[in-house]
Amino acid sequence: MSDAVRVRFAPSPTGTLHLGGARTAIYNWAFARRNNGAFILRIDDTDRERSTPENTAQILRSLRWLGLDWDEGPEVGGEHGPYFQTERHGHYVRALDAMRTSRAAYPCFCSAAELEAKREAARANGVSMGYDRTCRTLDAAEVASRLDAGTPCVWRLAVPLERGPVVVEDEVRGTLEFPIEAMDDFVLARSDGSPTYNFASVVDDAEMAISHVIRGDDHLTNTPRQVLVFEALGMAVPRFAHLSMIWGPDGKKLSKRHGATSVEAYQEQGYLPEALLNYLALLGWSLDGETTVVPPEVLTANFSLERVSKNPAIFDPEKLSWLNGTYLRDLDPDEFIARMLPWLERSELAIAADFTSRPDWYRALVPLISERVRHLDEVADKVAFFFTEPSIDDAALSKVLAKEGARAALEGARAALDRVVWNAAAIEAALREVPESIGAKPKDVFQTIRVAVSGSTVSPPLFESLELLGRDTVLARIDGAVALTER
RNA sequence: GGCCCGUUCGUCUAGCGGUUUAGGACACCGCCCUCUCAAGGCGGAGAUCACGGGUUCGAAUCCCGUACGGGCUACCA
Repeated sequence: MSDAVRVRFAPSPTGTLHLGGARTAIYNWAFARRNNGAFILRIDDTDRERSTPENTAQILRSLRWLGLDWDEGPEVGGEHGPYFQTERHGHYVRALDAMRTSRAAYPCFCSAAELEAKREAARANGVSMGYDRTCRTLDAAEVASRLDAGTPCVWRLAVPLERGPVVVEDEVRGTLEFPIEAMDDFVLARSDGSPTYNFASVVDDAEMAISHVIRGDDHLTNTPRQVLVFEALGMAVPRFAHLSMIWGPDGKKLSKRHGATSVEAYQEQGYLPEALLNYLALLGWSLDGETTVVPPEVLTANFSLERVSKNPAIFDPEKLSWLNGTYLRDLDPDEFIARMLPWLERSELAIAADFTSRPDWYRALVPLISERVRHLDEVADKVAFFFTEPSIDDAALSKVLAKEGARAALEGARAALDRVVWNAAAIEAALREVPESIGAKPKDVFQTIRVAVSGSTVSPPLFESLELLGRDTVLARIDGAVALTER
């Protein structure tokens, strides 16, 4: 089937997976799933200096964490491997040979210094800065002798000047037209024989039968160059779709200054993968303009390049947080617990989570906490007082416990709670009678109890919290707080 | 410099020539709910659709120009 959809995500392991790359991966993946196609992962590690196995491993981890799966690539194999460019050298050599014999590629003996000088001169004269094609017109004998002598050279594409403009029907930008005169005889293979990005990428996309190249906007002007290589190789030209960039909140390139840029960092801050996936998917694509919560399965069922936006988007951490909160709230209790427990154990408080010994207690805790957090890393702090004796913060002390009726409120509460049936409803009923008996406002009484028990003026709902804490703990904490009140 | 791309509320976007007094979401403000904080409900403010010309009975939507922003112009990807 030549019309089978085959797309690829081809990161360079020169760094971690960042937000922009993740979105590109997500779009490719969603497009493949939507069209019953194949999603291929290829590691473009031709830059040996900056590529590392650690980065590769981290990229794979982040992709998996996001919930993406690939049909071909590292860890899963496939018919078109290998999927690391550094392992595909032979393919590039053969492709270059073919282009040498067809004279689509020619050797260039200009030194780096010479090229730099030419660029300088061009810049100074205000002329186009592309390579001046000196070596393209060397006579055959000259070329042969230099090659035989082993003179270092790179191989350049002989741009077919007579071809006419390169027209690309981009799936998101529409018709793009590039004048052939503006096209440079760019380098295909370096003097050490290694392929450049624009060459390796084309050879691989061709051999891996990629049907749609969906990638970042920064590659837009590489497209006509690559089209020329596909044609020189006699291979079918894939469809292209270029995604606009993601910018930081200040409208500048997304960088560390704007906070986390790597997917891993969001994982560490307690974001849910489905929320990040959802947010990123909506940064440049929309289901209908109305829907903001788009779970993975809805994405893969509906994604289309037609609805991808042409303009760059600014990353908004606020909206991501909000979305994360909605996903957190939608989790069913057991799922919430599963995601929450690691965060309790690894928190500063090193809370000893004992889920297996009291699962129902945890299930009751979930609703108290899930609608009050936006990230999992906030959970430990919020639930700490259920697990350890809280220290009462200064503000709560002065604003609540030091107040006049505090002692009476606590003593009233203690008496009311002493013999009540221990469930939230009964606790509430009992405590609601305290204010009147001591001539205080309900709010003040409840707030005093809250501080005594949780150590803070802000906590999950009081009566439910008391129930979960247990009578002994609650009474002990109230007694402890009484000692702190003014006599 | 050359080539290419983009421009709708602060932000993400809907809109694909008339149904638009430009819709939704985040953020913001107010009210309700309420034991705090949230969550939720209701309401509000917020966009002369970058600007200027056309085309058309009619333009955010089509065309041209300008401005601003961005990308590429490497033996990086």
